[in-house]
Amino acid sequence: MSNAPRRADARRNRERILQAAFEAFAADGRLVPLDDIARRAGVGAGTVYRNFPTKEALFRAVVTTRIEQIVEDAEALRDADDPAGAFYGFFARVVERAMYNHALCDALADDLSGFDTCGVDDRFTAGLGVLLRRAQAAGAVRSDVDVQDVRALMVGAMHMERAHRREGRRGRMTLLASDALRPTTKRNETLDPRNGTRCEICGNPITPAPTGRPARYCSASCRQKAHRRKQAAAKSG
Amino acid sequence: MSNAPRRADARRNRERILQAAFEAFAADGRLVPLDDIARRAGVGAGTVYRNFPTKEALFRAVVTTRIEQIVEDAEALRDADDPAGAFYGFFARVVERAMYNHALCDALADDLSGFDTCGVDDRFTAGLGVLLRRAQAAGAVRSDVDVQDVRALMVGAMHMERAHRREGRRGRMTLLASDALRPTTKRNETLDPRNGTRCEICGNPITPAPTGRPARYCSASCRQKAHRRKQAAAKSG
Amino acid sequence: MSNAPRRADARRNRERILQAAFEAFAADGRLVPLDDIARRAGVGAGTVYRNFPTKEALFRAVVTTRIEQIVEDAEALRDADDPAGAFYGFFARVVERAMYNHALCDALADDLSGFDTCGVDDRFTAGLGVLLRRAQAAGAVRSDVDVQDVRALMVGAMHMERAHRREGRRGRMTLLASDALRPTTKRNETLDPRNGTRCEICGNPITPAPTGRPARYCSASCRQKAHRRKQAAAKSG
Amino acid sequence: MSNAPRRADARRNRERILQAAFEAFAADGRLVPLDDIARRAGVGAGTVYRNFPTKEALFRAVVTTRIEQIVEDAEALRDADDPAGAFYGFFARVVERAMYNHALCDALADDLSGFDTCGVDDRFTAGLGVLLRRAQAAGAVRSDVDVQDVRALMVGAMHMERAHRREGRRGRMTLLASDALRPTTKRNETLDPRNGTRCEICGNPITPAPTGRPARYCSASCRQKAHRRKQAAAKSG
DNA sequence: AATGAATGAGGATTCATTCAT
DNA sequence: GATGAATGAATCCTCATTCAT
Repeated sequence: MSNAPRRADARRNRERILQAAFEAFAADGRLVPLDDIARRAGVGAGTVYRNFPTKEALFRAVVTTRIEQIVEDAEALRDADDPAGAFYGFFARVVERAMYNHALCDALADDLSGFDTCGVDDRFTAGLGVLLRRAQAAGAVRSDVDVQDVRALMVGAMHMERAHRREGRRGRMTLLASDALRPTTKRNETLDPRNGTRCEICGNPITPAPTGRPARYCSASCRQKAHRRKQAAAKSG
Repeated sequence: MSNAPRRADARRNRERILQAAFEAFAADGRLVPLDDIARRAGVGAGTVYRNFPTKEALFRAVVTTRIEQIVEDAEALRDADDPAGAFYGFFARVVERAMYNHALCDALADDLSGFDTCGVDDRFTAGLGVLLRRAQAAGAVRSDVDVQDVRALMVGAMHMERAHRREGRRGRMTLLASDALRPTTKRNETLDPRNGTRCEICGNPITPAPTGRPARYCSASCRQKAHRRKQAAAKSG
Repeated sequence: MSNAPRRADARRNRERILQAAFEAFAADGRLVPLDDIARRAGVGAGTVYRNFPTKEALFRAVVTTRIEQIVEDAEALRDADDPAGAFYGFFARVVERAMYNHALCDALADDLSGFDTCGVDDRFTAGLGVLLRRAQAAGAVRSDVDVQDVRALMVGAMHMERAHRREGRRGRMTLLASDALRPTTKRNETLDPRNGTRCEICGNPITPAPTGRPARYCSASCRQKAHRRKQAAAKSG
Repeated sequence: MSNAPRRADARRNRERILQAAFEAFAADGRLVPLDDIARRAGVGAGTVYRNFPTKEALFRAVVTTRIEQIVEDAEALRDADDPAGAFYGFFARVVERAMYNHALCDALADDLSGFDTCGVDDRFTAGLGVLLRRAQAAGAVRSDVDVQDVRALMVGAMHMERAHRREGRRGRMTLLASDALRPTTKRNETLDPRNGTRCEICGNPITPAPTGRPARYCSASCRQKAHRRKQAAAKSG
């Protein structure tokens, strides 16, 4: 990126600011005082302003970075074998990432156009669109929704999760929201955990085997995805 | 209410403050400066404080009033002939009222307990619960969701509507969210307006007649409800 | 007084305001909001302003009233048989009345001249002066102090009492302050309660009798004074 | 102190704030608006808050600093040759410093415990206690008073001085208050300046010599102390 | 290039005083 | 005359942004 400073220590500072800002914005939204961010990053307030002209610009940079990761996720799934799993898994992961992250949530709800770090928004829409259309072609998603609908549904799901903190029900609202997208015949009646289990990744139902340890994921690929996802989460806080 | 002042001008002021606060909070959420509210109401800041001990108290009063109207709506539908229409219509109306109203939206998402204007939250939950259970008994709502799910879904729908401002699509996300609640066999595939139409009130599909002016509502009772709703909206701003 | 309104209810209001103000000022000093006083008096704020042009004026009126009572006390002692008892008893009573009364304390410390309720300050000084000179003539007070010294010493004693709240030591600092006024040979070495007792009223030492119930006051007249004082205290709160 | 900023200008500002606060609090007590202090210090309000988290904290810092100086004074006298002079001189100096200083006066009257700048209060009590006990052992202070009495008497003396502003009588009430502490036989009858003079430092009587310039201090050591005291006063404002 | 100090507008709240009812 | 509602200046404190070191 052109914004990256030449000197090594300056580059390091930029990273630390972004990281600190990410954490702070995630926890408290745009309201965190900039000084707090600077302190968490271990730099002076002035240094933040050297790197980002405005608090708002910092916010956008943070969010852009985050969405870029999401976009990469989407693009990696572009040719996945299982269009349904790819789509619903992506849906769930986006919600999971953003649901306790005020900043990201706002960003996905707002229009990101006007951001200087150009194109993330478009790339996000495009990536999601590919997954959506493939899933629709595979008959896994109803045909009367478009990519804007799905995006809005994601935003809604984030807020639902937040509005619904009940112990042990994390992800329940995401599943419910997904159901709005499934074609009639594919709908699960298994929201109630007593009625069966669903794959945490793609939301497909898991047929319980009569013997052996109960399956947690619907397939090997989903198990693998869950693993990678945990590692990523550990790293990015 | 016992809070109402005796003098006529004071009562008028109290109303103006509530009205101004309603508008301001609706537009910008809790963040609006109290001075702005006072100015919009055409009174001094002190007058606001005479009526409400705290900005937060004012916020709660505004929101409580609003929710009380909603609760009355719910309670009026308690014995409606058409449980499905009653439930989905109520769902849509709550979302409609709150979707551009940051204050109300926050209030429904948060827990309202702790509010001094006692019981609104509980009454809301209770009223919604009645509608939900009747609709479930009538087979119009899937049986694996409870009242907290529905409440969270409402909150989600409000945000979806906000995240999805496209001209002519108002209410689309509400319908989509509702679909998450319908049992498999009842699901509509008509979200796309080209594929058919649904009643704005209860969300039921409208079978287009080959002749005559296209129907907008599914029944006379829904037409009547829509009419009353418009009038109420006009009055309360 | 010329300030007294003609109508009976108005006069009653004036009294209630003065009483409420007395209590409020005594407890919290000049800082109490005027609205609080009005509420305690059971009248509107406007009524207070009808009677007293300013909060400050009300304060002065309250204090003046109070000091008038003290002045009457002094004037009643003008010809007392026991000049020493009269002086030291008066000293102790003034301190006792004012020590937890912020308002009165301030008033005695400040110069009251400039007050519209004319003459209290002068009358206080005059009354105290009489008692002082008679006690000096009787050899009970050192001759190198004047009335201003005594007044200042009273103010000091009030603050000492406040600064010295130890259980069971009420009045100790007043006695100590009095000692500064006694001529050398009359000084008590009995401040420590274990070393003997002193009359609560006039501060004279009480010679313990070998038999009978221990004496509390030095004379019948002091016992009587203490009695009257308790009754007065009960009435005025 | 660890609170001192590294940068020179910041340190200067901190000093100016403390100085301005000292003056303002001294003159008007805790009530001075913080903005006034800021203005007097020539800084913005924010700068004050950078240095002291609260107005109250600033007040405490000011007062603590002042009391620390006093404590040092007391500790320096711990082994003085002349216990009587040490005690009475210290007494007079504390009163002198605090008498027109509302802040310090309040602080000495209140309990300072709870202050974060730990121990000043205890150190003050301890230092005063040493001086008191030595003076008592030397027969210069009556034996029935304890350190709390003396502290309260100091507070009283400050208020007396304030209540007694007569030209040329500065310190008179302090001497009078001291007299309450002297054992009977040591009491001076020389409060009236016409009857003789007393050392400003230790309060001992000065026997006027028939010839030569009238003595102002009772001894060379007191003259020296007075000199040092003036210089210190000049420095600290 | 970094630091962290300074700024000062702005926001919530209080309260003496005035004034419509 | 009484009431209590309205006013708005004043006060404490916060925080985005600028700037001296």
